[in-house]
Amino acid sequence: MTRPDVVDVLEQHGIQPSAHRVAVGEYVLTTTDHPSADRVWARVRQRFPMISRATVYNTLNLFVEKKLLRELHLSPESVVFDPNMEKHHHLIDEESGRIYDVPWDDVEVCKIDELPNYEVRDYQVVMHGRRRYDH
Amino acid sequence: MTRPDVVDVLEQHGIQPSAHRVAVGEYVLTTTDHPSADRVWARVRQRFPMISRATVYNTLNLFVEKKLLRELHLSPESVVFDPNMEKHHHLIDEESGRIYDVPWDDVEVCKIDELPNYEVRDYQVVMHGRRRYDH
DNA sequence: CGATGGCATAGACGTCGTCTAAGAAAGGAC
DNA sequence: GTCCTTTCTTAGACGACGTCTATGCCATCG
Repeated sequence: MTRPDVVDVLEQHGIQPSAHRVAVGEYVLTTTDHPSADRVWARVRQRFPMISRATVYNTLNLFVEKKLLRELHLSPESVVFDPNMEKHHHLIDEESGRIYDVPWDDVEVCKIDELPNYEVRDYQVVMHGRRRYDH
Repeated sequence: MTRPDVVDVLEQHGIQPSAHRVAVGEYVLTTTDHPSADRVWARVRQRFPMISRATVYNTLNLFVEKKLLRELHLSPESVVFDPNMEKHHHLIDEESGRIYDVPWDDVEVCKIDELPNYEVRDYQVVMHGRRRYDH
C-alpha cells in the first residue's frame, strides 16, 4: 500500500491521516508479519526516530477500534496485529513461532451450529505445525 | 479430586507432593474455571495465607512442564490454565469472557491434512459466542 | 550430629501496555 | 492574517503481570 492509498483508507474509516498515523499504517496495514506493538514501534522508528511509544500504541488501538486491524491473542509471546480483516484461520509455526494466515476455505468446519449449549457467532481454527517449503 | 488423589497424580507425574503443591493442585487440577495465575493465587491463599506468589507461579509452571495443565492464550484478559488435557475446543463467552470447553467430537474439522503449505500437528477451534441456558 | 538437596519466601526486577499532563500543530471563524 | 478550539503527540509516571535472586527452611542421609 502506497502512501496515498493509506491516506485514503484512513479517511474512509474516519481517521485523520496525520503523518505518524500514515507512517504506522504504511507498515502495519500491509505486512503479513503479524507484528507486536513493540515490533511496529521499532520498525516505524527507523524512519521517524522521534515517534513515541504512546503514539504507536494509541495508533494501533485506534486502528483496531476503526476495524483496520485485528488484535490476535494466540501465542505465548505477545499480542499481535493482523491487517487481514477477512475471515481466515491461523497456523503457528512450532519452530519459529511465526504466524501464518490460512485461507478460510482451505479448512472446513462442520456441526458448529448444532452445538446444544452454545450460540456461536464467530470462530477460527488455530493450528500448530510447520510451514512446508519442500515442493 | 480429593487430597490423596492429588498426591497420587503428582507422584505419577514425577512431582514431589509438598503441602503447597497439593493445595494448588486441589484447586487447579479439578476446576473448569480456566483461572489465571493470580486467580489461583487468590484462591489458594484463602486456605494457605502464607503462600507466596512465586510459589504459585513456580507450581503452575511445573504442572505445565509435567503435562498436568495446559496454558491457554486465547483472550485479551490473560493467560489461563486448563486441567483438561484431552483434545477439545474452546468457546469464549462474549458477555462474561468466560471460557468453556467444547468436546472434541461436537465439532468436525475437515481438509486440514490437505493444506498444501503446512504440516499440521495440532489444532483447535476457538469460538466466540454465548452460552445458552434457555432450554 | 552436620551436610546435602529440594522447597518456599520476600522483594527486586523487567517487560508490556496505559495514563496523565502538557506542549505542538491543524483547522475554522472572522 | 489572528485567535480559538480541537486534535495529535510527547515524556515519563504508573500499574499489572510474571520472573529472578538470594536467603531461609526442612527433610533425609551419612
